[in-house]
Amino acid sequence: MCIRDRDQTVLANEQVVGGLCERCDTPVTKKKLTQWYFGITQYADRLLDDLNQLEGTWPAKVLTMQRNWIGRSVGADVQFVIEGRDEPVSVYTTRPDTLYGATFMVVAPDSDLAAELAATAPEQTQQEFATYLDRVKAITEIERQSTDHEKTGVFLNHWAINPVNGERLPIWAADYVLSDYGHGAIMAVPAHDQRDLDFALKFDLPVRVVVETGLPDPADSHIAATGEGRLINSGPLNGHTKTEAIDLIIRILEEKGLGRAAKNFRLRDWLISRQRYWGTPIPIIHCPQCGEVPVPDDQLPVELPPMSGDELRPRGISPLADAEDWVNVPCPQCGAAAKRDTDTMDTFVDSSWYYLRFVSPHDDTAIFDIAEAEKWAPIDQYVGGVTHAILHLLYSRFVTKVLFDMGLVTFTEPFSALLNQGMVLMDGSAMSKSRGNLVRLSDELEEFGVDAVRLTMAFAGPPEDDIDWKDVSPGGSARFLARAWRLARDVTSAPEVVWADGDHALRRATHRLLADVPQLIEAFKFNVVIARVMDLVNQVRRVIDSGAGPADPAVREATENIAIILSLFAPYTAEDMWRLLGYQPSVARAGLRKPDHALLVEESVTCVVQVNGKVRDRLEVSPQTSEAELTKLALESEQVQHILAGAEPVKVIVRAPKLVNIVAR
RNA sequence: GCCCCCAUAGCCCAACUGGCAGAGGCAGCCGACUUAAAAUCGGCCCAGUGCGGGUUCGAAUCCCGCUGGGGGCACCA
Repeated sequence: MCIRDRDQTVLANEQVVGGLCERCDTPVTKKKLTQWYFGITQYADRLLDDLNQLEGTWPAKVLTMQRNWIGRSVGADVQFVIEGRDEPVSVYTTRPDTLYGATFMVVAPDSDLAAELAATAPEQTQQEFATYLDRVKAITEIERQSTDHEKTGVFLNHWAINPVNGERLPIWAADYVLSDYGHGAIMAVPAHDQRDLDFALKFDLPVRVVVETGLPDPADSHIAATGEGRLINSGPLNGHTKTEAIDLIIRILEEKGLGRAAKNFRLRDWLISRQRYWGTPIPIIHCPQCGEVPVPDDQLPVELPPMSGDELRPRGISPLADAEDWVNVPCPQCGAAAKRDTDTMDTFVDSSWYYLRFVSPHDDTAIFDIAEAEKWAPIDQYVGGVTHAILHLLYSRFVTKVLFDMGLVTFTEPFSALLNQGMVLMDGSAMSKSRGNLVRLSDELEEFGVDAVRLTMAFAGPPEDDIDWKDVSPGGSARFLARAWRLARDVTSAPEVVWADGDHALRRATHRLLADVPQLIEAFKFNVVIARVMDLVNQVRRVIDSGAGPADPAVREATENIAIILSLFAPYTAEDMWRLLGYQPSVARAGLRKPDHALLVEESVTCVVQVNGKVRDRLEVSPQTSEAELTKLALESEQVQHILAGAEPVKVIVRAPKLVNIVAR
């Protein structure tokens, strides 16, 4: 829970970053509350496995972050009998092979089991436990998670029985075991787990090696032996490798009904209740007779009651509780006086499916129009900040899978491709609303114009990279745009000219650009597109000033295409160029022209001649020159003869028509 | 502590499946135009691809090991 004035609400696991509230950086506190959750953990396997479908189209970084966050681990549940308790206790372990090395058990201090065991312990133990529990609750999440948090704990005066060898294991409560992961209880194998070893050393508990790893005894080295090895001191497991022993012990435990293979996830269920006004009311009515009753479909959606001003201020309880007319409703089942749930849903619930609502925003009969969704979704290309890597993007994937299971969509992943755009930095620091803008965008726009500022951002580098504003030059962009604009001003030919009469070299350059632009755009290489346009602008300038002159048709052709391509980045400049060239608005509607393939055929190419990988000569040849011909020409080269100095070529590698490599000696 | 990504000119960045290291820009220098300056135009300078090995006819590109930077996870049994 975030307690600061601004938020005062409970949060989901994903919204707690390093023990701090994701929105306002306030340390979070824990509180026992009854809240609504979405069962995202039931989709954990699919959320993890389906990431493979996104390989290559999503940034590898985001895939890794989601995999880490879901955190699947495989191992076994093992049942331990507790002396004096009827029900055995399950523990989860990824190393069931080390079961013979267990020397104690640890339970989470805030678990029901710990409370139960403490309650049946001697008076002094009860006191120690109560004190310890208070202490654990008092420390913040940050302190608890700090890297070298000293191990703490209390002995509960109870014993568990190791199911495979009947040994009595003392049961401790310690906060390095979490109540909400696995079963909130572990078997401790100090020889082969660093955390257990640290605890055992601190409280003088036995350390027993059961895997021969060739490493020094952990009891002496204080380093747990987590590597591979053969099992020892482990009855039927002796002599087996770690992997074999894991399979074997699981089989033995299953046969005896003492355990089974199991897996666990780091992912927790999604807590969606929020004590805020702005959000979607949770459509549940609490009836004293019927309990929690869903609002009937024909009364959905539940709309917020009108409230304003101070009524909306967060106070740790939902503002909606004050809207009495709204809260008090008859139970849909029995008609008795009942109350609406006064919490609203996490707004991430809404953003998880907005992309589907957007295809039919005016449909008031359904969540969205299934046919429209079928037509438009999933999203081909999604662009967003990496900040949503495990919030929005995980929730949205989850909701999409739920909608798929409900038969509302036919796909299981909402975003086929993802691009994480970079940020604009100043001297290495992010500019943001909270930190304040280190460069005033308004000043930059005032000085250089919006076209130049946008062009600067597109030209600075690949879109996924951060840009440091100190490295870029909006002034340079403005100069370039003026330079391009002057071409349009200088063109003297009419739109009706015959392009085929134009300067051949310039025409070829123009059509090469036209051929390359579509794929560059699709690959998001906007910086390269702009560089190529700059190159063409330079060439046109040269033709105007010292070549065929401003009346040449190729000059017009090149300039028109420059305007069309530039309209992607600098629409105002491009429109004005278009007008100067004698057209009506809008260049944006002109469409990218198709290259004339006849102009793309190379008339001659430079063939590089290497000797032992070093360039020694260049040949101007026709693109159709055969390998044999190239070999002959290369060997005849004076340069090559000189370098070879009579040595016999061992091998000639030809990549016609661009390269010949002669291997000598 | 574990995992991932990146490293090319003074700076930002290019280089298709290994095949001529430079497309473009910034900064700098020189020149033209100008009474002068700005703007403009032309030209020039600049790295052998972080370091060390390996594979290959050939490596910025592939492999291994380092260094530096960035990011993710971090008592999850």
